[in-house]
This record gives sequence, structure tokens and C-alpha cells, in this order.
Amino acid sequence: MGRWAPDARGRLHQAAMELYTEHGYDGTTTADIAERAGLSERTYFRHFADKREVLFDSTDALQTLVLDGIAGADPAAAPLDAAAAGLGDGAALLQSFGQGPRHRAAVVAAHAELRERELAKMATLAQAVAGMLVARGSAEASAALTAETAVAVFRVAFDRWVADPDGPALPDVLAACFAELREVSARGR
Amino acid sequence: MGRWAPDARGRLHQAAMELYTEHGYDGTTTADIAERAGLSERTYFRHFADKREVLFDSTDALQTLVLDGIAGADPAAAPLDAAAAGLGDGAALLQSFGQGPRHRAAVVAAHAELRERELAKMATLAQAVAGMLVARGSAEASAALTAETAVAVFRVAFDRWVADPDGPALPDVLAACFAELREVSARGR
DNA sequence: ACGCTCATGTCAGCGACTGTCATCAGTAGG
DNA sequence: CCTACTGATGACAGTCGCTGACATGAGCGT
Repeated sequence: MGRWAPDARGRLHQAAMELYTEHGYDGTTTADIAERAGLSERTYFRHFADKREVLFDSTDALQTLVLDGIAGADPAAAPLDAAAAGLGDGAALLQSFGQGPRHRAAVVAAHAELRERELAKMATLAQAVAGMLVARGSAEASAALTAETAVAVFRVAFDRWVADPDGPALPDVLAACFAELREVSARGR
Repeated sequence: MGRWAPDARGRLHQAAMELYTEHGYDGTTTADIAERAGLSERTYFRHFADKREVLFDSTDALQTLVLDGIAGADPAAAPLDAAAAGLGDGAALLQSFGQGPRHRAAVVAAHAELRERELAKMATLAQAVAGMLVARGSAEASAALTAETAVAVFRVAFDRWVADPDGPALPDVLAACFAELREVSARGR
């Protein structure tokens, strides 16, 4: 047994989710979060860079999984297919958390600052995906376009999945969205 | 002649661009900006919601132009083509400002908070584009996918244009990116 | 027993942002 | 010409996000 209660980060995350849900993001101070977690406000900022970041701890794991999925994809697969495969792994991870991601998404959606941060995280993911595509042999420019497109599709799929709790599993929604992308972009000229 | 010097918003924008360029975003306080514009800090916050928003006044005009372009597109055109046309109008607007957008992009790129806000503005644009596509007859879900994809392509095109000052005009870069999207998404299966 | 580590607490302070009230040139109405 | 009203602004106090600096003390190796 350590000197301090274990998993301070986890307790802060838990406290933040509860308080943002109960009193809203604006109605919660970082001191409130720290207090519920049994820590000082200063310690909160040793674990998380700002008031928003406490909700985005899991995105690192998601990103790692997605990148691994791309790295493990068939080397002969087209870049967009490789990206889709990696994002499919990420979708499966989120699906495995049940309603958790939906609850978190509702909290994030409720405040502009949190939505902004989520977009920034997705942008980071897109950049990392592009990097993996380059590692697979894509040209830099083409990789960026493919990655940004793929991540945009992922976001749309996630939004659809959140909006329809009785619908298909996230990986299936994602696959459907990629199929739709091909249709949409094949039309015209 | 009014009681106050005219165009307070414009002066604040000018002052912010200068100061963010000279001393960086972190090295500039809102009080600094207000002082250079000949106003009080309190008045700054009457014109702009926060320290970031002062750089994003022009995105409203861009959005309006893009939406008008979509509204005026051939009703028979495919949704993605209509979105591309509207975004092409927006690209032409930015191109007409010469190096201005590149300078602004450099300032935005220099700080994470500004990049976040830019992403948020693009997300707003994507939502508005989706709305216009629905108004043209697209289904809600399909419109969201098309709009998010099209705006992602726009962002990639803008980044390429910024990175290559001696390259082709933005509308041409954008058209090339849309062509590339069709290639990329046609490959595989 | 000694010193080192390292997560934490405490405190002071800056800067972003807000609510509130006062000011006063211009303008409309009588 | 006086008066009331408007609307952009200034002044001031206060909250909160966030940071730097220093202190504390249990655990751990030596």
C-alpha cells in the first residue's frame, strides 16, 4: 500500500465526469473536481494540462490501437483501406465499452470548449494516421488527404452511432460509412 | 464624425495580428491588444467573445460565400459536386486576399488554442454545408458525410496551398484535391 | 540510520473573462 | 432649445483557470 490512494488520475476522471454531468462544465471548477477526488487543485494540474484534458485520457489508447491496426494491415491494401482497417479496430474498442462512450460523448457535446478539444484530438489522430500511411509507402500529400478523409468518416460514423443507441454496432456503422463514401465520391464526372 | 474612432473591431483585429506576430500568442495579453487599438480591455470583450475569436471574424464571410455557392449550384449536380463548387467560391475569396491568409495561417498554426478554434470553425462550416445539402434534397445522414468529407478536402487543399507559396492558385489546388479524393476512394474493392 | 525520491500540499500571483454602474456624444421628440 | 433616450465606451471589483516556488513526509535503497 502506497502512501496515497491509488489511481489519482482515474479518480479525477471519474469526479470530472460526475460533476460535468451533475452541474455542467461551467458549473464545475477544477477545485471541485480535485476535492471530490480527494486531492488539491494544484495536483489536478499535475495530472492534466487543463480543465478539458481530464476527459480525453482515453484518446491516447484509441490512437495507439488505430495505428497498430494500420501497421498490421495487408501491405498490399490501398491506403484508404488500411486506414479503414485501423479505424475499425478503434471502433471495436469503443464498442466494447458499451454505453460509456455515449455518456462521455453527451458530456462533451454539451460544451463548446470540450467539442473543440475533441476536434483537436481527431486532428492529431488524422496526422498520426497520415504518418503511418507514409510509413507504408504513401506519398506525404496523398497520405494527408487519405487520413483526413478517413478520420472524417470515422467522426461521422461515431456521431451516427451515438445518435442511434438501438442501431448496429460501431464497426458496422463505420463500414457502412466508408461504403457510402465510395458511392458519394464516385458520383458525378 | 462619431464620438469614437471608427471600426473598433477592425482596429482590434489589426492590433491582435501585429501583437501575436511580434510577441506570440502567449506573450500578448488582451489588455495589450485593447491598448494598441486605443480601447479598454473591457471593450475588447464586448467585440470578441475571447482572446482567440479576434482572428476569426472573417470566417463568417467565408461561410456565407460557400453556402451561397452551394445554393447557386446546378440543382442536378451531385451533392459532393455542389459542395465542391461552394468551397471553390470560398477558395477564390481567400486567393483574392493574396498573402493575407498565409500570414494569418502562420499565426494560427503557431498556437494550439488557435488551431483548435480553427478546427471548430471548420466543423461549423461543415455543419452549415450539410444543412445546405439537405435543403437541396440530400438525406440528413448522407449530407453530413458528404459535407464533412468535402470540408476535410478543403482543409487539406488550404494546407497544401499555404505550404507552397509558389504553387498553383487555391481554387486549382482544391480542384486537384477533389480529383484525388475520387481516385483514393475508388481504389480497392 | 541516512539520504533520496516523488507525489502531494500550500501559497502567492498573473491573466482571461464577467457583472455592474457611470459617462457622455449624438439623436429624436416636443 | 430643452429633454429624454440610445449606445459605445470606461472603470472597478470579483471569479476562476493555470503556474511557479517551496515545503512535507512516507517509502525505498544503501
